[in-house]
Amino acid sequence: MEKTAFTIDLENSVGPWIGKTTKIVDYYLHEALQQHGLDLTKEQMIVLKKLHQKDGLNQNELARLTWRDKSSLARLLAKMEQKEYISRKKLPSDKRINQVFLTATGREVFETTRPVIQEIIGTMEKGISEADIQHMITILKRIQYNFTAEIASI
Amino acid sequence: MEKTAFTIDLENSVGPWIGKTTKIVDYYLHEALQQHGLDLTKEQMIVLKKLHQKDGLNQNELARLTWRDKSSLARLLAKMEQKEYISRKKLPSDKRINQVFLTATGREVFETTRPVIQEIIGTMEKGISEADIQHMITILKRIQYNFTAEIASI
DNA sequence: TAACAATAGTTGCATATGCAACTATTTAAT
DNA sequence: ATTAAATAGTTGCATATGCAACTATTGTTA
Repeated sequence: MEKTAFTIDLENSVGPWIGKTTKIVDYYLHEALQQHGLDLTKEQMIVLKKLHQKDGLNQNELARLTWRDKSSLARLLAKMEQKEYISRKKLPSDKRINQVFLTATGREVFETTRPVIQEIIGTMEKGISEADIQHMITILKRIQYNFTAEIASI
Repeated sequence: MEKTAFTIDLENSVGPWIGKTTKIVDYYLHEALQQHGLDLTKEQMIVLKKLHQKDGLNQNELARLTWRDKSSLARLLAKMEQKEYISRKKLPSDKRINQVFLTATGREVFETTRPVIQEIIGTMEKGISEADIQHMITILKRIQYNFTAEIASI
């Protein structure tokens, strides 16, 4: 009784289940953000979160840390700059580089977002033991490591 | 010692980790599809997979089963029809409904995709025990249930 | 120093996505 | 039977995304 090359049972592999679960969680996160009247996408939220952790990152670093193409990140920032959640300042010592900063508005929006995130996470983890959650995080880190040989941060 | 409303430690919640992991897996899946010369996105692959499981589904059902908006699915299908991976036939008994079928090409492409998926899943699951994988799937199902009160299929 | 390479960011083009408004068709209600 | 409601699918508009080609700036090398 061995696995052959032609009989992958996708229903018994993590791959599809992870993607599917993410899609569902994203759907309800989006809904929750709307319902709380937040003018913010999940992607913009991730950028706010990163900047909240470390303000003044440049676009290249932000793109890498959030696993986005630099062009995609640039356009995300353009939208966020328009809404005055962030600001970009050219580094005087290297005029190629844009440092990205949270504005007061951006900081405020991020704080408003906290309870929404908490609500979603609360729903997600309902009925799952703390041990199981930690175990799952360990496995997720291992999966990341299997591809990148490093633990990514978000 | 209790969790308060203001101290969610996101690094110790599954939410961000799942999303991040999915993003990384998607990135390498995309790369693998390219390298194997497959003219196919992950999203198109999921539709092929669904039709392979059950041919002749209509667009509404396909949209629901793949957790997509019907408009998004319609445009996915338009691209796939152009490449002749699928075909759409109006149901004679109800002319509103399009039945969607795999073409011979579509079936062939899906078969070519199998080993690529297997390769990615192999990389993902490296160093993770079968028991841990099954345990994780159980938890993922529970998370889905927490939102939808049903187990979604892909 | 002048030419070349590397780096940061932007832009064009293509795909994927959701929402709301729309058309066409079928079903229900009066 | 005519009108109203429901359903399936499409289209306009907006966001997010990656890749490749581009500009501008800095670093390297001959």
